[in-house]
Amino acid sequence: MAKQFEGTLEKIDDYRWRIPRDESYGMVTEGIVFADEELMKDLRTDAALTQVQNVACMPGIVGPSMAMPDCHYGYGFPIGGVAAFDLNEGVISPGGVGYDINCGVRLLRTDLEEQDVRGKLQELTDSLFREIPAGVGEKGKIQLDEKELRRVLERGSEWAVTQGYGNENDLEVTEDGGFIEGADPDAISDHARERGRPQLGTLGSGNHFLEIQCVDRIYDDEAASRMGILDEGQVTVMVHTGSRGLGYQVCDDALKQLQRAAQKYGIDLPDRQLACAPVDSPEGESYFAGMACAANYGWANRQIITHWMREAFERVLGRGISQIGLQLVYDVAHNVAKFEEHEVNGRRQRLCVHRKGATRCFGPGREEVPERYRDLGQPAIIPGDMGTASWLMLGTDEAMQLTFGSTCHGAGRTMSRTAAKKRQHGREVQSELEGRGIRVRSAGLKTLAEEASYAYKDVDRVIGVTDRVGLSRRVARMRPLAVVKG
DNA sequence: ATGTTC
Repeated sequence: MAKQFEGTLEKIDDYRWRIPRDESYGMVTEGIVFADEELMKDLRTDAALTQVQNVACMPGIVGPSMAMPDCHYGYGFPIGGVAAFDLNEGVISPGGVGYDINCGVRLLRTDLEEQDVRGKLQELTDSLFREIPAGVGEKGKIQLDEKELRRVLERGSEWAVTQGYGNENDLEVTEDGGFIEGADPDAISDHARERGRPQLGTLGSGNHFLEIQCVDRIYDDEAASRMGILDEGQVTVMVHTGSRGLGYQVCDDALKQLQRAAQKYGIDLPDRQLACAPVDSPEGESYFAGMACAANYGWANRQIITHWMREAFERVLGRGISQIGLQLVYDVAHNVAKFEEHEVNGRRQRLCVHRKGATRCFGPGREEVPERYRDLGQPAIIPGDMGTASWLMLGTDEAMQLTFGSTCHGAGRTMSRTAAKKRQHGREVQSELEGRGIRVRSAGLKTLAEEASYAYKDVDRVIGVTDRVGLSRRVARMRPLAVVKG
């Protein structure tokens, strides 16, 4: 477990801080933290800075160990961490991805205005809550046999669309087309697959949610309209969930395996939680193949949930989907490791980029960005905490230079779940939200207390830092009308 | 995040 930060922290400018390379600590590179003074106040007493420093000790890291402005303490790596590794000398690490592999967000736009749904909000929320199972350990409506599950793990969203859950457009505007190549169902344990079989199409718990929102403010009319965001008051829908018990199990299994592998390869690290193996080792390759399975499961999960959301809207509003227009704007992961090409010291290099609580936001022109958006840059969807705003952003050239094309992933916790629960009961949190006109349905009051707004940093401030540093630029801000929680 | 301390 990482301790309170005792290293040196230098202020570079209003939004950037450096942890200089300290060879006596074992650092092989520097750490860079993106934050303003206010966000740094919380971070100074957070062991997350030690974790930034620890990641800077990992073999084969290319560029700095980085922390986004929503950074906070996590398992081994900080949440909000970005680290890239050389494919020959570098490592791959489950702690750099997190337990919820391919936790991610998707944004859908509609042809509805706030007044079209105001009177139906309770009914819509109830319907979503009924149709999409939510809560820890919750099982879904789909029972997959082993063979079908393997197809899910190999093809992600593409499998879901083939089964009738969604359409071609959904795949076009999902990061990586909804699945990563290289997934091998035999690379994960029987137990992981068993956990995955009954859970496809479930929301889960924690910070996962479904939200009915409306556009609060548009910052770039042209970019917004290209993404189907046409005016303020327009209704949008957001899905935030991941790979459920399967991803958790893949991570847990891999941590044990890679702890042994780290010893075997003589990798000496300041924290056991940084368990890793060389990218090109059998253990490293096996983790990637398993992680890719969980990533694909996460995409299929969000895709199936999207299908049921469309059905719920149709039923409650009594109109066909063509009159509702629930089209996917984009879907992006914020917990994943990927092989990508970047410019390093003036030449192209393939790297293994770990993003944990960080969102890929490639700049304009990259082939990974869907053709439709390629000249704009990669959309990044940043959910706020419960009851506050969420953001639609775009990737930038600056992000390519500074963060291997990465930005923040949300508000970021500032209070532990335990501390949050002590402050208020879930009932109070719920009644405050309802008092502000936000409908709430939750599988558990405990989760509501853990996820209360006061337990998070200010998402608008976090977004402000990314915008001013140039890690991503503002397109639109959405505010919640109704939320469904696990 | 997680059938939440296998």
